[in-house]
Amino acid sequence: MDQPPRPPTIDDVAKAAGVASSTVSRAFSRPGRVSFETSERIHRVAAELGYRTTSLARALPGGTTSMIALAISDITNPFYYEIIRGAQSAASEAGYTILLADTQESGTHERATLDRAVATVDGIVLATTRMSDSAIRMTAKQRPVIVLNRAVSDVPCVITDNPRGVRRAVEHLAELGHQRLTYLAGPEASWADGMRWRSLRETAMELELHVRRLGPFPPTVAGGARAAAEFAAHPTSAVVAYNDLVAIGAIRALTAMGARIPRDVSVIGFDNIFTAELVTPPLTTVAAPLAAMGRTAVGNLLAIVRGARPRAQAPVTLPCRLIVRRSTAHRRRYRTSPAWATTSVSGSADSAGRSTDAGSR
Amino acid sequence: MDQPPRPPTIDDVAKAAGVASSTVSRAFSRPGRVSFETSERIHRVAAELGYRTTSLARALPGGTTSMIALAISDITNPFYYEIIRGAQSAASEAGYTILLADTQESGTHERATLDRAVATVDGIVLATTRMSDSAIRMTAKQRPVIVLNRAVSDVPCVITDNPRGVRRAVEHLAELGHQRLTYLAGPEASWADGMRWRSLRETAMELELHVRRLGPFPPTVAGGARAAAEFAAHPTSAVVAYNDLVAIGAIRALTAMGARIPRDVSVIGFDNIFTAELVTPPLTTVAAPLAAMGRTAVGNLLAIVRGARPRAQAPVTLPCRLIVRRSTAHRRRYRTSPAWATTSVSGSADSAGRSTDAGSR
DNA sequence: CTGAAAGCGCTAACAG
DNA sequence: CTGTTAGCGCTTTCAG
Repeated sequence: MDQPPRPPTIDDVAKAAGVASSTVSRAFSRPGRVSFETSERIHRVAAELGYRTTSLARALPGGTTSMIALAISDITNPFYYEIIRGAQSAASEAGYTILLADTQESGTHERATLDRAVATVDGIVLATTRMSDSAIRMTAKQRPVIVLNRAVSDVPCVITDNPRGVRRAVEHLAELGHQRLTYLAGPEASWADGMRWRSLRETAMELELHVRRLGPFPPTVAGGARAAAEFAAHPTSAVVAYNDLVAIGAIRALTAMGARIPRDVSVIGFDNIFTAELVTPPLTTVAAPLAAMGRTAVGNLLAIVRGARPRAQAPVTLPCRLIVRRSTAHRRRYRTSPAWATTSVSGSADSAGRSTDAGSR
Repeated sequence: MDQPPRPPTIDDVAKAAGVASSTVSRAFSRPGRVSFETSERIHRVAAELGYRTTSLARALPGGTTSMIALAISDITNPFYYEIIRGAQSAASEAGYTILLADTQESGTHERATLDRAVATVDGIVLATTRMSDSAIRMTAKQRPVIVLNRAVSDVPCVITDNPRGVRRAVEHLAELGHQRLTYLAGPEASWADGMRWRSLRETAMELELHVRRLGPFPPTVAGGARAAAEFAAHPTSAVVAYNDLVAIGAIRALTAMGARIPRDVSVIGFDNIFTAELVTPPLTTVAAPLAAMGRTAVGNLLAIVRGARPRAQAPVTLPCRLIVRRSTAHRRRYRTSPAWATTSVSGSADSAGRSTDAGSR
């Protein structure tokens, strides 16, 4: 009839070592404040008993848990892999644990998840949130928050330099002789999408290219396929997709329709996810420093958690770079509309217009 | 001079509502045990004050946190995406939160991570652990544990039917006329790897095929590339890779060497990760029910957490199925070794052989 | 340097 | 149904 094998408490150790529990506590947290001898003995006894500090109880008085939440919109999106990895390593280096919250591309679901997490964690990084700015600020009032991939005033943010990335992409396309671009848009709630589209328009204007927007589409391969279907009705020689997944989906669908990439249409994606270099053709893309983003976000968050004054002013901006692979190529001039396009009835007229245009350079 | 805006406690609510704190507690946890009127008032007051139960403190007495840990070997591996997703949804449906622990393919790192988590969570899912059986049983003694992708006696497990999957793969290859297979092995610490290799050998023997093993290799695209380099020295017409990543890496490397897949060598992977159908050629693979695995693991874990007797006997086995895509094809008969193989000196003679061969079909 | 005592926010066990 | 009284395991004053 042995007593239930509940884990030893600090009091058990204290008793066994013949000291007060407060001393044991000190021995574990403030190594200097206890005599070497005593400390030694306590640690020995503790080890024998198999004592382990209970992070939970420890958290109670101060209210700090050494956990931070990482909220992402869809764990199925490869975009997050490296981000999570970076966040994870930064967190664990600092002795923090990551609570993963998949918010499934839904603002309401996200709020609910966060509501639960908010009480448990010391801080939150909102990667690609779909919440409104005000909802974000609301949350930020309760806990330290860092927003990744989006700029929200009054809340510290980490973003990538979308305008520059877009510019690189457009310049690249322009150099290849493309004059009309189509943007395959991502989710409406996406800040990055707005950013990219705006930059795209501005840059295109500057470089005197024509640009059109299709969408919104889900930021997935399936979304890309849908985008391709719309695109095919009025194709252009170049496409900029909201992200790599959409780009890949579009390429697949286009290829299935008989188009050849990049010969018939050049495609550029964003993010440089793992899969981007594995597909055929390997994807030209605006690469984001994924791991660094996760790492930076967590780093800054922890700084705030530890009492640094959040510099909410200018978002931290990480550079991105264009990686040219094989999904982009010189524009070919068509006399007539491409064979693969779905230009049904009115399409042909249209395409005639376009081909004229193409020749009139 | 307002007091520090610390979140309202249960006592604040109690005072404001003019009841005892225990009543408030009851109003929140045991809805029936409090008069409708009182409950009503309490909830109203609580809402006004912005009161939220502190899961942490709540956890203290009973010691249960409504969190479960999901330990995975490498978050960068797409294999986990759907598993995490499945686990996440099962957990959140049950009101549990997931603590993600990336153990970075290292048994020791894994133990350390777990040691920290073990005190915080109500249960643990070990997906693809690299720990020893005894270490696992050790952990299982402290907390409810469910092992995913591995069978460990005395610990409840969820696995996929590797033998059957392997059999399907080998039969498929045999039907295509292949007689010699190469297995590209995964990490030595991987249970699945051992399982697959053993099944492969047995099935091959039964079907009178010849099979050889190369490796171990890291379970990544890079690992696959390395595997390909070794493989090229003595190629066979068919390859079974430890997982899709290795398969993809091998295909890429082989292609770079000039081999054509599946014409020159047929390749089969395992898992059916997201990327498998996106690469060229789309990968033939033994698909695991990823989401179901995550879901089942969490479901069973929670059952145990809630007091079910763990049925540690037979592991729960989930079916898998062969998905035939384009990376496998009929074997072509070589007279001599193929041109692309790294058989250096004799190499040139080979290519002649191969072209001859091509015509001799 | 060490001990005693007072909580952290909440729940459980008793009495009313 | 509701209030009172103990703690949960640890940290933190405040005195020695």
